[in-house]
This record gives sequence, structure tokens and C-alpha cells, in this order.
Amino acid sequence: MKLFHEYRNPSLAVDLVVFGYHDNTLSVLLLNRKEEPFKDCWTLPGGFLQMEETFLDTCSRILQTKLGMNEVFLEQLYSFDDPGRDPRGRVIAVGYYALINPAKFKIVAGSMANDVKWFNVRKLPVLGFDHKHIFKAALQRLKSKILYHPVGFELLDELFTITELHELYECILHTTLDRRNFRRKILDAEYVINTGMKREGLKNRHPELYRFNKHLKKNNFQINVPTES
Amino acid sequence: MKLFHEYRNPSLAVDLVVFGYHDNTLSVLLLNRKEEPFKDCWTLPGGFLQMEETFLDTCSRILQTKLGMNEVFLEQLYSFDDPGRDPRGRVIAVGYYALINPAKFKIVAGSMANDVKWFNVRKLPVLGFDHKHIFKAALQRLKSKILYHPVGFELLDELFTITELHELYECILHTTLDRRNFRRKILDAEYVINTGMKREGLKNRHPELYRFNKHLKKNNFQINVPTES
DNA sequence: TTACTTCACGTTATATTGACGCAAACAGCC
DNA sequence: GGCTGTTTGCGTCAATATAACGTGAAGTAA
Repeated sequence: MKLFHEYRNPSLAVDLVVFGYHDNTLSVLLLNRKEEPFKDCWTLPGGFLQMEETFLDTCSRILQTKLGMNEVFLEQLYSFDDPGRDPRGRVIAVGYYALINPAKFKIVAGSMANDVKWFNVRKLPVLGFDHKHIFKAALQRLKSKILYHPVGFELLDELFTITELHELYECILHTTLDRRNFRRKILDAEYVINTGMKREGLKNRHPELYRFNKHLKKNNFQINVPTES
Repeated sequence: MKLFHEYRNPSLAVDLVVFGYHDNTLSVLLLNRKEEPFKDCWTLPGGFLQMEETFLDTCSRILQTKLGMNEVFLEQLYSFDDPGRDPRGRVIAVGYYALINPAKFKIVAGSMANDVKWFNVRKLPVLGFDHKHIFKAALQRLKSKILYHPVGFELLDELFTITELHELYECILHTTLDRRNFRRKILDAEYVINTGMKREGLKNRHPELYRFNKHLKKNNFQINVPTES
């Protein structure tokens, strides 16, 4: 009997949209390709699924070997099947997105400085393959997700101020949110715990430091974006 | 140069969760397998992706050849990668779910009557492979989706009453919703258009018939499920 | 006519939201 | 110390949305 993998099958790649937040900017990690196709083009980091790997295994391998990262938030995005998406042949791509705190990893100053770079999500270069498409899906997912789920904390330090969290939301959603209403919602939902400490060394009033409440019951908050009209 | 598909690659299957609504019951279409593995077990309809097919091509092929259906609502669900999910070897499954109106297709009385059957989603038999897992993801997706998007109309006839739409929501969400508040939300959102006609032949007052408003501006309604506590 | 059911449309109390005001806390400067 | 400009934390209030429920009209059956 012929085994399944001896039939002609499409290749399976995993492509990663790695989001990072730093200096009030949401960025995505891109790789400068050294080979054809799309040589010298910027692309999402990715790799082919090995027979014995799960998707998350592949993600970890890519993050570890290409970017030197580990233990990051990962979520499956969508699977992309356009027959023409890879000029080398039929390749299905499973998209994942990651949220990381760049402060924890030395990417830009790392060993492979020249071919890995953070790009502001609003100022992306042309991307190879269908990676623009994958990126857009990831950004949209992040924008939707953050309205109902506490994923924002993956991007911040363990201790943060309400103002920092507020700026993160405004940055990701690309809009303005009333500072005082935002504070009320976050606190009412008990998504954060006041540590009693304050951030020192700032010019003005020293804000209180919070940490994420990992033990909250259920998702009972919703951030509303202003309707544009 | 070796082509990609000449490497060992996992096989790629598409598995379908076909939802149908009839007689105040949400059902899912299952197939009784004739071969090993899982011979005589109920499973989701599925098939392997051919090299030149898109996922939707594969969906259509399965729906057409196995079930005699076409032109149905389809949406990608998730991709399942558990290495042990298929005893025959490494098979990645891309899950899709479909919404169909059973009145439009003669499945049960069709040519392959014995091996295709509708099952109440609350009374499923044991399923082969990891199909229970895929089904649960699909039901959860449908429950979430219907709160914000007008997918319910895919399951009803072109003309329907508010009560029928209301019963559909209660059935899918598996809860009770206040009849009068539901009506107001649906009407305020302009998701339906009053045709002026009435459904005749009922015992009591004849309700008005509506059709789905295909030209609505944006998604501006939200159904809230009662909080259980 | 009465009895019973569903349907269509209100009403009311409460909760949530959006849009602000304001004073305390801080650093820098005279 | 006293003043200035800024951020921070907490409140207020009107507008809106929501949940819970009432009522009478429309229909069938007897």
C-alpha cells in the first residue's frame, strides 16, 4: 500500500507575523531574503513544516533559529491557499501571529543584524510572496482581539502604568480613546492589579504601576472604537 | 533542482462541518465510513486537497460529489495539526464550515441515503478522527459569529418571520432571548425588510414575512446572551 | 360569542457610555 | 518657598442602550 506522503502533496509552510511594541510604535519583524525568489525583498519569517512537527513546533523553530526568541504568545491566524502565492510551486501557508516585547530580545543588535528588522506597521516596504495579505489579516485580527481580550499585556513589561496601556491601545487601534473612560473600563473589569508602587523619575506626577490580573474570571470588558462619520 | 512537492510533505485534507436548520433543530451532516480506519464510524465529510485545487475547490467537490450540494455559504475555520489525528499517517486538516438550508437539498432521501445523515448538534454520536474537536470549534464559531453578523439568514428560507429568526437564534445559542427585545434589535439594525406579505395557514395571528436586507451599510447590531450566574 | 394563542408595539427602571471638569502630584524655575 | 506647566486619578452628568415586562389586536377553534 502506498503511503500518503508518497503521493504528490502541496508543501506546507508556516509564516509568522511577529508584532512588537516599543517607543509608542507597533512594529512587525521582517526578514531580508538572501535567495530567489524575492531576493533582497522583505518578507515575513517562515519555514516549511517538517513531517514530525506541529505548527507550534515550526513556529518555535523559526523564532529560535532565525530570531533568537522563545516563549512568546502565538495564535493561528488563517491558512492561505492561493495556487500562485509561491513561484516555486504549490505551497500552502499557515499564518500565525506572535506578540512579543522587544525589550526582552536583542534582535536589531543581534548576530544577524542586517537581514532582520523592525518596521512600523504603518510604514511597511513592499513584501514578497502574498505576505502583505497575511500581514493585513494579522493586524486586523490583533485589532479585533484587543477589544475583548487582554492580549495587550503580552506587548508590555510586567509592570506598567494605565497611561502606557492606554497608549498601546490607541497605537494598535490607530485612533484616540478617552483617557478617563479607558481607565474606568480597565479598572472595572479588574484586568489589572495595582501594585502600590509608582514609576519614578518622570517629569510630572508619578503614576501607579499595575500588573496583569492572570486570575480573572471571564472576559467582561469591551473597548469601543469611536464611529467615524 | 528538486521540486518542492517531491519532498516528503504531510497530506492536506479539508474537513467540512455542514450545518443545517430544520424543524427548530440545528443539525450537522455526518458520513458513515465504509472503509478503515474508523469503518462504520460517523465522520465529517472531507477529502484530500488536489495539487491544483484551492480549499474552496475542494469544499465544492466534496459538497457536490458526496452530498449533491452547491452554492453554499462557506468559511474557513481553523487548521488542525495533531500528528496523531489520522492513523494512516501525517495529515493536516483544514476545517471549513458550511451553512445550508436543508429544504433546498434532498440529502436523506437522496442516492446515498444510508451513509449520509443529519444529526442534532446536541445529540452527536462518537466521531472518528479528531472530528469531535473540529465540530466543537465550528459550533463555537457559529455561536460567536451570529451575535454580530447576519449569517442566520443562510439557514432560513428567503422569506421568514421574525419569530422564525428568533427561534433560530435561540436554537443556535442554546438559550432563551426575550422575544420583544430581539425583535426591536433586528428591526432597528435594518437587517430585514418587511415584504408586506403574511404567512398564511397558521392557527393564530398571521405574522409578517421579511427578507434579508442585502444592502445594509455595516454591522451595527449585537445580540447579547444572558449571563448565567 | 368566548377561549386561547401568537404577534406587534409600547413602557419603565436600570446600566452603560461618551464627553467633560477638577484638584492632587510632580519637576523645573525663579 | 512660591509659581508654572504637565500628568495623573477620580468624579459628574446627560445621552444612550439595555433588560424586564405590559397590552391589545389578529387569528383559529369551539
